[in-house]
This record gives sequence, structure tokens and C-alpha cells, in this order.
Amino acid sequence: MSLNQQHVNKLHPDESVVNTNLDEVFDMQQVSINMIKKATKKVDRRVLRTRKQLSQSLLELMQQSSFEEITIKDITDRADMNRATFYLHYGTKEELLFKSLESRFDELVHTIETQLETKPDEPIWADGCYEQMVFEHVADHVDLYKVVLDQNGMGTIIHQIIDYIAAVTLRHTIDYHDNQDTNGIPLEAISRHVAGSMFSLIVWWVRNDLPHPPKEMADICHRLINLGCDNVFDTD
Amino acid sequence: MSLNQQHVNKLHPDESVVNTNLDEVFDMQQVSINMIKKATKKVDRRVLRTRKQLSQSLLELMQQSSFEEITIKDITDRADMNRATFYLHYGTKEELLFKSLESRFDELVHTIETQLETKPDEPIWADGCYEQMVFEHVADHVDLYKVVLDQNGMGTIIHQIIDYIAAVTLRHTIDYHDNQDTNGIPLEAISRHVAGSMFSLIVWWVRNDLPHPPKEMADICHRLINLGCDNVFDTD
DNA sequence: TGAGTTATGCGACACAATGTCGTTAAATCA
DNA sequence: TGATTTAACGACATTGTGTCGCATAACTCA
Repeated sequence: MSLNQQHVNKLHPDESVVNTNLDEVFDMQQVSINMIKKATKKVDRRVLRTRKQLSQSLLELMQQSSFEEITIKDITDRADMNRATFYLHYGTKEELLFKSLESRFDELVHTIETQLETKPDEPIWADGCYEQMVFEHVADHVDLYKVVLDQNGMGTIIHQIIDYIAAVTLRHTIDYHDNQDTNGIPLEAISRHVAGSMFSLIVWWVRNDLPHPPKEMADICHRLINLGCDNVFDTD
Repeated sequence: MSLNQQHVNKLHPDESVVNTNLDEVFDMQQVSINMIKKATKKVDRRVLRTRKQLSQSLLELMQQSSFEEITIKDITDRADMNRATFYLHYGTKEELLFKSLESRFDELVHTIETQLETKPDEPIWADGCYEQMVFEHVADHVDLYKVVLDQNGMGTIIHQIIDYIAAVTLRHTIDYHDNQDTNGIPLEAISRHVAGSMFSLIVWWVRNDLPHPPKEMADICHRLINLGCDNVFDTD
């Protein structure tokens, strides 16, 4: 019976358990974000190559088929490798997908943060500059995000993406606003609000094939999140 | 090969195709929302009973196992019926799940709308009254939402839920603000913003086992969405 | 109520995907 | 170079899926 207990992949017991709880999601983020600064460990070239091929194959297949329809055999076939090899690296295709996305997110966050470090704090956060970088990043990788965000059945990913945005936002909110009073609103709620709104706007934007330029979307996003809906209607 | 083409369930060709595009999602909402006012058609009692049992069985199973782990056999076993019977009503378990949730959403929306009809427009939308009804609804069905929103791998559902909220919000925004100027911000973006933020806040709230009373969450939600983040920090 | 319709039960089937394994060959690292 | 690690290959048992025909029970409607 399939309800007994989680499947445990004996081939790589350290990272085999499928993510089902929040802790692991956050762990993954922390690790990933920190990874950026770490020197790349010495990994066997074959491993690197294999993982890159698997990642690319999945992404390519997702341009043609929906995620659930894609089997592990499909992925390994396209990558010209044996199906068993997949299991040497990943437990599920979901894991492969998020690991693939993760690196792109990390790059984006890293870019934003280093850019912001070189300038005074206040104006940049205030005028939607970082939102612009986000939307430009999405625009630069439309093909990918179109596939990831415009498809149903991408459950794990969606939660993980929102969690990711919320985690980064929370960190920045703490850094920037420090112990500022929030009138009883938890900082986590604020970061959730930002993450949810931004995610939802990005999905809408991507689904409709980027109907506005990134700068405009960034402005819309910034105004809605920071000034609120009332402001949008009030200033007429 | 599994990439050729969508699976078509020959048993019920009219609704057999799995939802993979946005149109169907919106269709579903429209139909569903309208359904409420329609008189319930004469449906064979056995059908009603079967569907109710399937729905309940799935929901119960989800309290114990994650959605992907649950098989159709598990569902029909618990409902004490034959596996083939499932396919007489639904094409996939995802379909069953969303149909189950759909009715609850419709009820909530219906409740809110009738309540609002009996009172003057302005103050109710303005002071977070409807948000409160939403969060109270979630609190009333914690067990269900805990399972649906706190699990990974619930892809289809998450997109559909956000779409649903956005659709309702858009309708209300159009009704209430009419042709009011929005400084170039599309109404759809506004509804997406509201839906994303609200969804994300609900997920956070549910995951953390409702750390604040519904009224407080409604207030937080209302302030963040309508007054924006800046306002939260500014008024100290 | 009884006749006709319809849903479900049951058992079976072919098929596809999964996770695992042992052995062999090849690539890589030091 | 030699030692180590990785991938290829083929195979296997297992599980879930979607479908079918037929018998029976439940329901509807007149």
C-alpha cells in the first residue's frame, strides 16, 4: 500500500527523501544562497556533465509537454544516458527541476545584492530598482519561466518559489527596517505579502507574454506592494 | 511514449481532458460560480452519493498522506467502491480535489456577496470586513486547508486557487471602481496583486497553525494590500 | 407499484513507469 | 600510470493506470 510510509531511495540516502515539510525547503534555500560564495568544490567532470545534461533535457522537454507527462525515461533518453543514472543524482524529477531553478534564483539574488551594496540604501529600495532587476531577469529567461509558471501541476515548485522569495524578502526587511515599529504586523507577514503579490504578478505577466516592459511592470509591482491599492485609485 | 499527446479518457469524452491551459481554469470558475444560483439538476442519488464519498475519502486520506502518495485505489478502497467507478466520475484525482474545493469557495463567495448586498458599499470594502469573512472561513475549515495549502506537490490546485481569487477580485474591482483611473495600472494586475498577497498570507497563517485570530489577520491583510508596506512602516 | 434505465461491483487485461541490482566498460583524478 | 569513481546496460519485481464486458443492484419515472 502506498500510504504506509515515505519512499526511501537507498542509492543516496543522504538526500533521497522527497521534500514534504517546510524545514527542508528553508534548509535548501539557506544552503543554496550560501553556496554562491563558496568556492566550487571539486566535482567529477562526468557528474557535472551528467547533471547539466539532465537539467537541460528536462527544461527542453517541458517546452513540449507538461511536467507530469514527462517521465524519467523521457529525460534520460533525451540526455542519451541510462535511466538508472538519473537515480544516482536525483530522487525525483521534481528535485531535478527545483535544483535547476535554484541556481538561477541564486544568481539573481546575488546580482541584486552586490549591486545594492555599491549604492546608498534608501533610494534604491524605494524607487523600484530591484523590482526592475527581477522583471528583467524573468524577461531574459522567458522560455524557462513561461514553462514553469504557466503550467498546472507544478505544485512543489510554486510553494518553493514563493517560499524562496519570502525568505529573501524577510532577510532584507530585517536588514533594512531593523527594529522599526510595524504596528503589530509581523515581519513574516510582510514578507509573505510581498512574495505572494510579486509571484502572482510575475505569473500573470509571463502568462500573457510580457504585455508590458520590465520597467513598467516593476513600477506597477512597486506601487501596488509599497503604496497599496488605495493609493492607485486615490491619486486620480 | 508519453509525450505524444494528451491522454483522452474514452469513458467521458466531454470532460476527460486534463486541464492544462488557462482557458479551462477560467471556464471552470465561471461555470462554478454561476452554478450556485441555478437550481440543482435532478441527478441520480447514487451519483451524488458516490461523488460525496469519493470527495470525503480523498480529504480524509490527505490528512494522513501527501497527495501524490494517494492512489485512486486508495480512494475507492476507503469509499468502499470499485476502482472503475472512480473513472465514471473523474479523470484524475486532481480533478476530484479541485471539484471538492470549488464548492467550498463558491459558498464563501456567495456568502460574502449576499452579505455585502444588504449594506452600503463603501465602508464594508474599506475596513477589511470581507477579508475577515475569508479568514474566518479558512479558520472554520483549518483541517482541510492545512492539508491543501501546507503540502508540497499540490501544483494544479495552487494555480487554480490563485486564479480563482483573482477572478473574483477582478469582478469586484470592476463593479466597485468602475472606470476610475488607475494611473496606467491594469485592473488585472491589481486583482493579481490582491490574489497573490492574500493567498500567500493565508498559506503562512495556515502553516503556522493560525497564530493570530481571523480578525487580526484580516486587518493585517487589509492594511498590507490596500495601504501598502510603506504605510506599515511610516506610521510609527 | 412495476418497467426501464443507469450506476456500480467484479474480475481481468495490457500497459507504462518506477526503483533497484549486479556486472562491465569507460572516464577521471592524483 | 594505476586506483577510483561513474555511467552503461539489461534485467527484474512491483505498482498504478485506464479500459472492458458482464452481472446485479439501485434508482427514476410514469
